[in-house]
Amino acid sequence: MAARTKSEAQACAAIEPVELAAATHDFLKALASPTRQRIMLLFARGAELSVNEVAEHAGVSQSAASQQLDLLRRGGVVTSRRDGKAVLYRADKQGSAAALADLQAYLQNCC
Amino acid sequence: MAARTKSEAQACAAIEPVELAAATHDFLKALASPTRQRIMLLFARGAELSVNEVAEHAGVSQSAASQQLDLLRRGGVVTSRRDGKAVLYRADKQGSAAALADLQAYLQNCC
DNA sequence: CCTACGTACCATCATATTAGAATATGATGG
DNA sequence: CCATCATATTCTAATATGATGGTACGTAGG
Repeated sequence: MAARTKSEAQACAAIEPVELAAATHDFLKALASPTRQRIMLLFARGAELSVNEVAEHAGVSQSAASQQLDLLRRGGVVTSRRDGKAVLYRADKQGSAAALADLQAYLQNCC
Repeated sequence: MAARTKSEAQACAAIEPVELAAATHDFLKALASPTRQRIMLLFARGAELSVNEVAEHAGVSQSAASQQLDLLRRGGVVTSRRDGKAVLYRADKQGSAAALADLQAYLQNCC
């Protein structure tokens, strides 16, 4: 969470030159997809699911699930841990909250 | 591999059929683009800009600016009004806040 | 060590998105 | 009306994204 100084937008905002953090861009990109939104719904109530389970329930192939979960993880929306052969994913409450806060700050500056 | 036991996920999704509203999806899509993020920064401090001004400052063609502004409008991030020949755009505080609230509610259900 | 299973990576294809050029629509002023 | 300016729309080419099958890597167990 760094306050990156980029002075180009400073003229516009007497406040901070708020550009969306790269992480927040990944967050937006992660959620701006129907498939990934569907996947996220599988993680309701703190459910933990393997890649195969996500693939089955979301109706995509195993490799697709793996890739989308990777995108979601980069977006800070899910976390993963290995459990034997399987890798279990679940929602990242903390990461989502952080991205949401950054987004909120961004909107306050340009809107 | 036809019938599958999806009891867990089904319970999650069935009880809380919380999908992101179409408007919120447009909102995410609108902001998940570097070009559009750059455009949004031009609207800091409630600035009102014509399509041509946006095109110049964002470094894109007039038609590109028009299209991106249309996307942003559909995402509820900007509003427009006609002023003579020109159409002036500016940030839509209310629309952004609404989308943000919806997003927050969504995240509370899946995260 | 070898095998089985789950996941991640790669190449490929289908689709969606983006930007620019040309054109249409709408508004103002003569 | 007509000319003109500003914006919107349509078409096309380039690029990005998403999904799949095949395959390699890593782990657990015989």
